[in-house]
Amino acid sequence: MHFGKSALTHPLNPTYPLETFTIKDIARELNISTSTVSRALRGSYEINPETKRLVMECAARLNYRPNPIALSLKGSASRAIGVIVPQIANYFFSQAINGIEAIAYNRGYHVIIFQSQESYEREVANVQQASSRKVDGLLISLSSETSDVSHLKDLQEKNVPLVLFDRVSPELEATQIVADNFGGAFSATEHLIQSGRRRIAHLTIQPWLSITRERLAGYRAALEKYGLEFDDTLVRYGTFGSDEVGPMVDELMRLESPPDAFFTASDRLAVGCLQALRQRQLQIPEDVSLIGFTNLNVADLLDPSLSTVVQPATEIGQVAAERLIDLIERKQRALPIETVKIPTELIVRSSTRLSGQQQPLSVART
Amino acid sequence: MHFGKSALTHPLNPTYPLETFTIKDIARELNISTSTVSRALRGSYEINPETKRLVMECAARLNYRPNPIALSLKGSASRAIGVIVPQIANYFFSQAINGIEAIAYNRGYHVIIFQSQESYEREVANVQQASSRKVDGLLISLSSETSDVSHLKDLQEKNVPLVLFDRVSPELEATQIVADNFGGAFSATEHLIQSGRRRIAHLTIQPWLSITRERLAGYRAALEKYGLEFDDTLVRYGTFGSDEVGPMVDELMRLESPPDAFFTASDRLAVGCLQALRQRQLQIPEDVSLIGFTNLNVADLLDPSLSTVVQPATEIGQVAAERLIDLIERKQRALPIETVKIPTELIVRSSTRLSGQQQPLSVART
DNA sequence: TTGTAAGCGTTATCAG
DNA sequence: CTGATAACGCTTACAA
Repeated sequence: MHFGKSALTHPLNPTYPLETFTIKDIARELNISTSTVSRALRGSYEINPETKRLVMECAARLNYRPNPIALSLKGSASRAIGVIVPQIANYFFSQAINGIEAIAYNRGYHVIIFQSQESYEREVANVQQASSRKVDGLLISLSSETSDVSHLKDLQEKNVPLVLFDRVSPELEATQIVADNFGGAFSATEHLIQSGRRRIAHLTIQPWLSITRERLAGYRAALEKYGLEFDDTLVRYGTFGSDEVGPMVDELMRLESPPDAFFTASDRLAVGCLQALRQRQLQIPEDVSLIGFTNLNVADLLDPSLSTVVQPATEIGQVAAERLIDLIERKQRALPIETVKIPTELIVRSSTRLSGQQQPLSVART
Repeated sequence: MHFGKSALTHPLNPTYPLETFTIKDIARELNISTSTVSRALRGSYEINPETKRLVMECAARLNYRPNPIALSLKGSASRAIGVIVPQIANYFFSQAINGIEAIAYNRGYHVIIFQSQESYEREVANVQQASSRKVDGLLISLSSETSDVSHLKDLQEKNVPLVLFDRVSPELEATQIVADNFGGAFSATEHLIQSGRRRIAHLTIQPWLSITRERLAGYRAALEKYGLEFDDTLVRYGTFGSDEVGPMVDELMRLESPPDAFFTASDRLAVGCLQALRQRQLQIPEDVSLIGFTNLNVADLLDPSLSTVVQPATEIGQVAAERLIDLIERKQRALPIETVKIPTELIVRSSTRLSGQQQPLSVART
């Protein structure tokens, strides 16, 4: 005689809520076939209401949970989305993931997270792994090393829905969600100019990133609007470690015609810059103005003399996740492929005006 | 006649690196059985070296990747570990995850991340989901609502290796990795006392969390060592929003005998406290001293007048992941169940001494 | 040394 | 309306 698992171990024992029951257990319990159970469970098709009731009742009693692994193997939805980011321990990305997870949870999806660690090679591996884990869709922010995006094109050929966010690529025909980097950089630069600054340095990250190009474009557009000449000695690119920002700022300040303002592309650059300027005994914003791109919650922690352009990290994650799940859930209809720009906010926390007159905290949304 | 997938689509076409080949494809290609391929691939068993070579070569050529879903279904290792944290968008946890992911990647594991959002209910759901996704092991930091840990005990009964970190529970017989919260709080408090402070307020989080209790104990131990009376009106618990810290500080400062120093349990509390004190026109550290528990990279961003006890977030994640994977990989041997304390660092960034004499930056490891 | 077949949990197809 | 059966990709007795 053969005993089923539940008979041998703990039949319906409520103290074992994590005991894994399968569709088979329900079938055996009710003396019906697994296919009937399956049909009853997914409410589909022609099924005797009474049978269905029995199955549902039994499933509830056993605390039955469909095995997502088996579902994925079967080829149907895994209800998991993959997220690939360069670094989790970067406030922008962790906030974005927070937004993604919130939306995913509400809509019944899991989030599997991968870090590319800014490595192209790891990113390719991540895409493969996500693919082989049968994610229903993928959200990605490109590593700084990535220029070739064929791994993502391949994914699209396999009909895996794809949405890019923040670090995007014009080479992909995919929905892309970004902050309004151009607008943010434009208003920051414009604000500095309107405060009387004329030599505005721009410290930024790797030049080939989409976000870098957009911010640079916004910076240039503002200069142009006010008839200021673009001087490329004032623009510095790089992956600055915390030790490298100081020397860079020093070098700029030793120029024949040194900057009277700094616009930086990250909170880390802003803080490095701030410290370097303070070491030179310069007052901010009296002697030199400073505005940095930052992430929402980090902005709270920063020095009150620092004005910032705040990136809507959580919102970018939310919008990206929403778009992705929309794509997943109605694959049939062609959804528009578009680049969505989420507005940034310029927060002026203390006067950056030369006049010296104290200005109240002001907020401008691009 | 039947054409295999690769024959129909793109036979060995190198422009399709994400084409999914299976063990069957290799078998068909080589006219051998799938079991032979399987054996060759996992190097096991008695197998003709030549066959093995052929299989390996073919697998490499097709860029074969075993389907992890099928592997998990089979019941063998999924090479994925689950991580449950209260909030990803919290610098401590995102750094810890960073450490976890680094170790996991090196040892060939994936990381599936869940957020409990500080909700007990969600935490229970997360554990179930992780379990049904067949993670090989689970890392968890408890939600602030969690007091009952039977969901984790259930998991242990299913022989899923479990390691807790940061927010742990004495009720579980499991490896637990924590910062040396007692030691950190002790040195911070001791430093304040040695600087001449006598009325040290302690702003902290929910009283039932392990980390809260340990820090409070360290605080009390330091008071006791120096013969100072413990005054519970100086200790405030809560989940302070950014608007609530100010009033709390104000309330304390209106006491008949107000505090002359603050020791806070988070960077957010520290910043809130700092701002509230400044609004009262108090100089730090001259009028009131302030030390906060912070996370490593956040510490860089903070105001230079703020001394901090730095939590080794990344290291906690790394150690936790290492322990978990050790547990997973040698299930047979009983590994010691222990609580590992990772040292914290007290960083004094500007003098907190009453003497007013400037003191160089100093670092003490607990 | 290799092949055959069963099975992991589920669903889809096809017969009753 | 319900029950067999095959299939998803892989491993593993067991048989040859």
